[in-house]
Amino acid sequence: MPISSSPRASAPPVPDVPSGAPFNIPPGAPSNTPPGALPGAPPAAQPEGPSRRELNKAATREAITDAALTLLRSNGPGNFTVEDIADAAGISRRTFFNYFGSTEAAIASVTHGFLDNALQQFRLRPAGESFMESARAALVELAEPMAVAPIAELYSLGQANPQLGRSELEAWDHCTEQIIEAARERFAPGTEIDELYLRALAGSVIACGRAAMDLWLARCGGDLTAGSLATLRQLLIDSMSLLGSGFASPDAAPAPPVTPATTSPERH
Amino acid sequence: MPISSSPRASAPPVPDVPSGAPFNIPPGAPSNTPPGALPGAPPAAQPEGPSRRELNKAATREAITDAALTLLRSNGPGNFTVEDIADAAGISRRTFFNYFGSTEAAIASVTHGFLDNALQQFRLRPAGESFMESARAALVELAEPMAVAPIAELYSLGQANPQLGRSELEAWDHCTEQIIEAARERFAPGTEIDELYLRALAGSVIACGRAAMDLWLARCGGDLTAGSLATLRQLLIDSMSLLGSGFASPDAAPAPPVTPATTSPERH
DNA sequence: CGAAAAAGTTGCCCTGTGTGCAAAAATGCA
DNA sequence: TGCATTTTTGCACACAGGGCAACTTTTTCG
Repeated sequence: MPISSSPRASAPPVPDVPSGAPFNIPPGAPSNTPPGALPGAPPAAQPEGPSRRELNKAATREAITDAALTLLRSNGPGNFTVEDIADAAGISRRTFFNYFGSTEAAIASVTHGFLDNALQQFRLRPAGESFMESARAALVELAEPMAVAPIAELYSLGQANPQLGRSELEAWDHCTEQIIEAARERFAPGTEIDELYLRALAGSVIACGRAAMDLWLARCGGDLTAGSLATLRQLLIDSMSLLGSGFASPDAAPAPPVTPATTSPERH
Repeated sequence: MPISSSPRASAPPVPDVPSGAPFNIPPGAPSNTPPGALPGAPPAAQPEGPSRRELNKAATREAITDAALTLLRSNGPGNFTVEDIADAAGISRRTFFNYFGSTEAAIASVTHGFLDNALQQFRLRPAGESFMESARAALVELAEPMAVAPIAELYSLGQANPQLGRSELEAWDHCTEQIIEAARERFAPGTEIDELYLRALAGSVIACGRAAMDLWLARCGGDLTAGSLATLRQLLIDSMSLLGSGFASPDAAPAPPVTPATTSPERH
């Protein structure tokens, strides 16, 4: 029950908003008057933002993910039910399933948002840039506090919980598919590009990104201080360097402290 | 109810073996006499193979996976229940869950077996060989008819079924972890190896293997003729070449028809 | 404005999953 | 052969997920 312009018959006068209920639009506005327009006057039709329906859906969706995340933090993975989430979000259990097919799906939507953001960074890179450089830049963009914070948390939780871990694997895989799509559009607007090259490279880039995040979490445990994030950024850069150089040296050479050349010295 | 040396009280004299029931050990042998020993004589204790318990468990396990695979083929993914599998395997629903946590887990055990086999190939490579070459050899080993047959089928089914696809993602990820472990033992018996190098490379190798299989299935649709398998083998080799050369050329250069040099010409 | 239509929510009910528990059966061992 | 150990099984229970119809909210249209 996200937002009612006229309160539900059975609803108490003061609704008992449990925690993250989607009351981000102030109630009390008359029926179908868009916010900001005067009652009685014809709709201004200028601030044609998203409709009330869309706002409600977005708010409910967010209330669900917020509630799920809160419960995940407080109870730990696997120790709460869909009904708990629905109660905390102020909706019915049935409505939850109208939005997400499972608890994991609700939580994974956060990860999806994160990775979609990375993808957006990739798409925004200049057209002439090489795939590797674009990918590197997009990945480094992720090492920003507000972007990486929820992911670091989910990622470490996913290590412990199989269900959650599966959802995250799926999210990474989905991201790989998206990158393949983006790269296809970028580099071969009309021509036929080598599919193997595309898929192998995209998969490897994601694998390197995962490796960097794995290592970062193992070392810094999801710490979000500036130093820790610098480490993550460096790990991402280093892993891309390794990939770009064909994993040249199997020796245990520690990465140089400064950004190494992104193209291998003896080629290109 | 895998094997009864003395038939169950309620069991009919001629058991109604549904389909894949684990009657691979002939019944009728007296209680605890190992197969081959004469009744009444003390156990020979020479052919101390796996005990009856272990044989039964293995047989039941196989009966379950066989039944699950059969149902998967006949009904399609998601169109049968755990109870169906249990009935077909001749066990109770509850016993199924003693072996596998879900339908997908039962089916994924096949994929796990396949990937574990690949891993075994990797471990058996000579110690001096480079990671990349060992991985290439191990992957190519997979392009054998009897090895790849069940996987090709599951892989294409996994494309259509989300549940199944997730399980397979998990299997590949598990394989990645195993490769990391194997490589750590191989290349750094005592020393400290660069974790990033290890994880990024292992992940990339698996990603390239997946890319090759994706492409093969898209092109050949799981065809298992010699020509099709040669294509798969070539794709695996090519993807490893791309990885080994740092994905040097973004051009859509079709792979040469003959096996290219597995190490890039200007290095090593 | 007000009624009809469209979209969204909810309760009810049903099938199926996954697990704890204790009895019963199978197996191992002396 | 009798007892200890392991495995199977039935039963019960909590939860997942989804179809369906009634109901509420939002939009559309006369």
